[in-house]
Amino acid sequence: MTPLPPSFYARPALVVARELLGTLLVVRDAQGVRRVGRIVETEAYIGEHDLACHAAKGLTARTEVMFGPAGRAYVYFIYGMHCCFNVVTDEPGVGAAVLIRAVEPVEGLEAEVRTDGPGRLCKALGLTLTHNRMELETDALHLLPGEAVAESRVERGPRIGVDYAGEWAQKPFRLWVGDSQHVSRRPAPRARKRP
DNA sequence: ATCGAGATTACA
DNA sequence: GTAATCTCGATC
Repeated sequence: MTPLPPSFYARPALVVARELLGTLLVVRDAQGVRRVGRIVETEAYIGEHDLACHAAKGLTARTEVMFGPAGRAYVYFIYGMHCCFNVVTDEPGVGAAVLIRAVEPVEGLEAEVRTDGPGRLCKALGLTLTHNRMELETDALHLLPGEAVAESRVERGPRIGVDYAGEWAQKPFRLWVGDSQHVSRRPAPRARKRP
């Protein structure tokens, strides 16, 4: 199977976030153990003007990779204990990326480990800061095409944890597979009609 | 050199 | 509801 090429990632983050649903994230560790998850939840961070995007801080040591060529990993450490994994999108000069928020276990994962949530999936797959800036076409780290996810299964809503971003917090840039059991959060359930 | 905040998670 | 815990980036 051929890894997704740089041209796949060199499109607007919202497009990539949609197309990533259903694809396979493949990580091989130093011992040669392969771990694979199917992506079921993503969030698009579309550029410097997007106040929820780390690139809104401008070009810094941390955000530099987001402004570089598409098809590389952007991994950051947060809250003193978790890593979050993103893929860089768009043309060089555009600080955009897609956060992977949840995968379904496919290979190499113990039955009890959870892969829903950006921190949990990094822990489960062994993704760390050492993967930051890596190209996504290596044996150690790449994505593979999966079964296409029909539009009828795609749901959208506001991104998680970005309330500080004003109007940008409301935009429906979070995408997930509606019938997946491995999505990190669901919209507040609608109140049932009174019996 | 120091300080505040954070694209989260686990547990009371 | 809140503690845990480290990196980055801004400020002094």
